[in-house]
Amino acid sequence: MTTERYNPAKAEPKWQEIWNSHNCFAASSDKSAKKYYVLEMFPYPSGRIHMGHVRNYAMGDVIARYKRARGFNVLHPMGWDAFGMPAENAAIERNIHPKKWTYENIAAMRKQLKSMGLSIDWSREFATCDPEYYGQQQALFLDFLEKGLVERRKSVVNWDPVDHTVLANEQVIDGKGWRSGATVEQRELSQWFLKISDYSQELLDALDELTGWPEKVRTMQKNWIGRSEGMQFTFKLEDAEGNPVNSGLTVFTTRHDTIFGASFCAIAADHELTKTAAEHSPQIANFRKECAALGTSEEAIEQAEKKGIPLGIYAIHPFLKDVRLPVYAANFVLMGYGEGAVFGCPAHDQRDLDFANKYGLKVIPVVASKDDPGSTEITDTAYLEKDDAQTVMINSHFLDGMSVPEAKEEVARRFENEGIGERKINFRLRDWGISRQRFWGCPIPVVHCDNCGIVPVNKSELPVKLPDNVTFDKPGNPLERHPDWKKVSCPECGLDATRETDTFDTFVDSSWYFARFCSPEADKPVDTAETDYWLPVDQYIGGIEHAILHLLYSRFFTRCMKATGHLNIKEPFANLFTQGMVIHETFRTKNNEWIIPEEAVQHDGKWQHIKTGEALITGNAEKMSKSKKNVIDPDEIIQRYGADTARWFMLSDSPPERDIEWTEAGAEGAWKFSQKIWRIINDIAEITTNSDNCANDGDSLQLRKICHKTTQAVSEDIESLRYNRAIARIHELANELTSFLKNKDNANRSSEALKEVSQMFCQLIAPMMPHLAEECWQVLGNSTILALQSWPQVSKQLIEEDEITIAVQINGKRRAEMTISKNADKMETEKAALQLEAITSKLEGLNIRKVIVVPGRIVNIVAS
RNA sequence: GCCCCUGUGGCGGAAUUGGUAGACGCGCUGGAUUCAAAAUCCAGUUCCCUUACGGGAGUGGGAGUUCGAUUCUCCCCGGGGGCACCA
Repeated sequence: MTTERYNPAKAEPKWQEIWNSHNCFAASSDKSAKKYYVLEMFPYPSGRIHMGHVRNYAMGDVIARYKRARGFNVLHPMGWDAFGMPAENAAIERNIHPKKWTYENIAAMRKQLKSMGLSIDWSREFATCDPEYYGQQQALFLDFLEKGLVERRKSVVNWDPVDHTVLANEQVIDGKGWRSGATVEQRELSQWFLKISDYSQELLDALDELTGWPEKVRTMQKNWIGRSEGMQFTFKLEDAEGNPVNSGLTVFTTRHDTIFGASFCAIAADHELTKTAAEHSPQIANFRKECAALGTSEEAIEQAEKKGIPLGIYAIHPFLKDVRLPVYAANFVLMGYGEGAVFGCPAHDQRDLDFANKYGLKVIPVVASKDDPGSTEITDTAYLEKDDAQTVMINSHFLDGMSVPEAKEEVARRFENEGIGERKINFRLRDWGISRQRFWGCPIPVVHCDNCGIVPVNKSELPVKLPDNVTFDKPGNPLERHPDWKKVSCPECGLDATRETDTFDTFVDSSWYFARFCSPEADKPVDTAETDYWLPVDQYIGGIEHAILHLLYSRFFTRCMKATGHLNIKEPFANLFTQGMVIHETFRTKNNEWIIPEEAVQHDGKWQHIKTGEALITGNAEKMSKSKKNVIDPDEIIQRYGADTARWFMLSDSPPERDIEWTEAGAEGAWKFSQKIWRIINDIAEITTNSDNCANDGDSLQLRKICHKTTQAVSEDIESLRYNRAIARIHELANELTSFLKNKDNANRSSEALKEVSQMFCQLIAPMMPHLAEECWQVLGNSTILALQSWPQVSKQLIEEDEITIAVQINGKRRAEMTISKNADKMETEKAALQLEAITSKLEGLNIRKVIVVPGRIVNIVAS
């Protein structure tokens, strides 16, 4: 064979150009066709794509190309999550306008993505920093505002002192800013909030119907929403002398069954009662300061001792008028959850027990084990069992003898009858603070007027555009100190007023972009005629790191858009797939300096530095990151091997939801396989023996059968995104083709069969290696574009075998196998099995006690 | 602490409803081709015993259900993730 090697550097740009000029991947406006919307999470334009992008977009592209071939009208768009702080950091560091930086990055990354040969409808591309996009986002906000979905309120916010901005709770990780890593401070500011907590129950309930989502993500969202069912009730209060204190103390609990085990109450340092008490007591005021200084960092909380200070007031037990519970301010009670107040039941709550032991408070066991109700002594470990089958109430007056659930019900009933409490459901989910004191974001379209207060900008004035002439020489928000940008006249009274200088959290931008892709040029946020057709997204693909924030916000936003008449759906993503990361080996020196893997060499089984010879420590394979110096640049890989090889490798071996390790050998293997395909197809193309041999006979028939079976399997695997399996199947078919071709004397070889199989083979690889597939398609004599062909038809006749091979076991161990008619019944199968020589010889001297026959599956002979 | 996922050769990983464990790929070993190499092709490759034929063990460990368990149940161990002074 003199076939030249396949050269992706030549072929890939050529086919990309052909696809482009034939407009192959534009979604059709014909709404009569069945639609399929596949979307990968859009990238942040950092400047260069990384391997994670390659994996993400390759995965989406496979399903897009497959569905297109299956006759679906496919929407597969691309855009840019383009607002955010790196652009501002670049502005500060390099004195370049964030807009310029961002659009330059977009241009660079667009080029890189295009070199991957993705089947994207580029005509729908937009960036969230395009005024045409964020102007519509401002319109949405005004609608939400009108509908009461937005609220402005003063609140203590997480303040990032390095980035000079407010952070959402979700953006605070271990008490530190998710971006800057700086310890977060608490500040009180007026902020805009989206009232996501109004939707807590709804967002929780609807998770059950999201059957196309990974269980894991649904669980994570469930935990995040954090529903807990309990009771809210109010204690009467009195001071040390027994004088009633006017305000009662309202607490929330999920363990009202343990009310007779209560021995104290604890309230937050920020609770009104604590504040009042602090006015008269320097010690309490001090305690409050101490708690504030502690910060919110998890580390601090974890290490902080359970501390409290008595407030000199007492709560009257709701059922025992002579029992007084001392009220403490305590550092472990959070103002942000429930009522910021709890009653302490030390016997059945570890934290309460620690507190009680420290301050010498009573420990009254009220729940005992049913099996052993006598042993109720509690010293250091609280008794937490609450299962109704295991527990019995003790020391609890009218509750004695009940199980925990019974006691809960009884207490709830009495509280309600006496009007001192009610059943209450609490959620952990907080409202979503969306104000950011940043420049490079979507301006919040309101005006502050001394006369009229807060006034929405008129829709006709949208978009409120970001100014171009800004400076970044000082920290803080350039909009704030811009000479005239914020000066406007009030839309209501016309007098001088100022614009809001805060911008939206960038998670707002990404909460509806999927809807905008349906009608990217509409002069309203979305064209409902389009979204009714395209939404929900049929397949959404992205990283698990967005399991909570982005995905929960998008679900909420979709509901808001429904409430304001923009959409008619509640759930944006019918099917979600969370792909694993691309990881790579790491090396570092004894001094913990990271070394790039290319500089590590193995010597006598030990790793050392290629130049210095210094011994190196091999770390785990980890997510590619600059700091760990284990980044592989997709550009380099595409230049060296081509996009098809990069795509193929990203889809091979590892299941898509799992992490995949980048290895040189793996890339090399994918490259070799692409060359192998090229050789096979060229070999086939060169065969000119116009044999009249029948394609329905002998080896040719066999080959066709295998090919059709493979097509069936690959189709199923692609549908369920099990790409690694699809690829294994394609390897098998390639091996079959190789051995078929090798047998030159094959008398039965039919050119008709070869043509059919080789064409189908091209079609099978096309979703993963689209360029090579086109090139092969052409070599086989086709003048059409493969990307526009429909998926090969599987012949039922060819995939159904008359005979099958099944195993024969003796006592559960495989001893033989036999080929038998597919339709053989129990009797026939048993008879055939017992006649096998391998079986009869093994059965000598044994008594057959039973023969299990599962027709079409297995025979198991039980003998002794 | 609570919740979830996961554990299969040297490695990545396959295995409808319980039905031939290790597909496919990488690596390794041997061979062919070559002056040599690259590339390619062929054969072998779970472990142990055996020249072979063959036999035994085997899916983190232990028990159970079953004719039959990687798959189902219980306990334990390892790895990963989520939530977390949440009342």
